[in-house]
Amino acid sequence: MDLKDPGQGPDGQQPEAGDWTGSAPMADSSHARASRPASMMAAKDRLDVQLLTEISIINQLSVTLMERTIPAGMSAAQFGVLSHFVRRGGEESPAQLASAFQVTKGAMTNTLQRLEAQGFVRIVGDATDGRKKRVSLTPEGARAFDTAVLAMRPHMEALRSAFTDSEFAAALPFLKALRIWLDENR
Amino acid sequence: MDLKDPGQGPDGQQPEAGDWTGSAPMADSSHARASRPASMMAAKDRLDVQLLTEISIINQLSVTLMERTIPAGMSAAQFGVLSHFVRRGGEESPAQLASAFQVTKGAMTNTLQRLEAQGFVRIVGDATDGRKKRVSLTPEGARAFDTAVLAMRPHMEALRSAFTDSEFAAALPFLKALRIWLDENR
DNA sequence: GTTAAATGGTTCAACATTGAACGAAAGGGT
DNA sequence: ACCCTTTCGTTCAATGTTGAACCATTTAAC
Repeated sequence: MDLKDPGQGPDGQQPEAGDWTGSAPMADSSHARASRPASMMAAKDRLDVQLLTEISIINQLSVTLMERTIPAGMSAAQFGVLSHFVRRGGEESPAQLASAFQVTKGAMTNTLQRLEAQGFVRIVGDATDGRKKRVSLTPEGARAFDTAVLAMRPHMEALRSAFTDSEFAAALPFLKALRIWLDENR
Repeated sequence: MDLKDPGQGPDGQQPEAGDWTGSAPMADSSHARASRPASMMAAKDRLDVQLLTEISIINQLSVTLMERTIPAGMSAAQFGVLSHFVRRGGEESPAQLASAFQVTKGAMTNTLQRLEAQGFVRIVGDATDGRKKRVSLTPEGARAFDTAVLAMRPHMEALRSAFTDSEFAAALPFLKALRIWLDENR
């Protein structure tokens, strides 16, 4: 079932995960090698690229794990919106939500329509601004969220006990800064 | 063309990113239709959740940025495979590639078929094992990769100059450990 | 006021990904 | 030889996302 390159040990040489960008140091090899293109500068495995690679894989793994655990019919995107409302309560417009989750308006429209179809959110027009809509959580939505959380609990607990709080805390500031930079420079 | 709603500072407050999981520290067992669902108290500082949220958004931003920059016709997934080969050279089976990038075999089949259609990889059956195939980079693929890298260079340089190498280096070990954990506990 | 630009939301085609089922080919007992 | 299991790659429906076009409404400019 494991699909990873063998590797082992969070420490030693690992999987090396598939990578993305980056220039090539110079993979010899018989095949395909065009001239030495301008692109291959920094040989040192570009850290930025490795980082984005890890992030891509972590995201894939966590979303997959999540959708396999969550009760049927709820996607990670839907769960995210419910969670958002459980935390902050109140009402928010679709555009605000799209911005918070960094997805397009179209994607958020889709997610909200599915949530509404299940009765998990209420969507009404904004009286003072004809363009806007106001989305809010329903009691059913809150209940669905609780059920989902319950189902995911074992996994989340395992995750939390695999690392320390301070490890999470230490990693966060940089990731936030990175997210903000990417957001501002797109 | 902006696709996401451009910034629009939502009433001050930094993005704060939408969040996902909420997870409960300890839920009740009954179905308590309750007013105070277990989920609410968790709201505190779920660091693990915040982290996964940041990672999700960073991934979305970086993939989007990448696909907007890369020459037409090449997806981030395709670029990733080309990069993998430019770096390591040689041949690899579809299953190996799927494992390296943590996608399903079906997804990799799709990516490889598109790459082959463009002439960027060569796919041949394995003589010694009838089930396998062997994928390798073509000169055209290497050239396409260089073109893509060139196009992305400004962005990548901006990213690297926005942070220090040691920042990337400091963040990596934890992310790798997290990836490995998720991989092993799925 | 009228007109132009910006904003909010929807819709649509194209694409990528998952999960499942499938068939082909090895490999391992017995 | 014969099953039984595993591995490899493909196909398919369902879903989610992007990017673009579109309309309605609001805001700004003049």
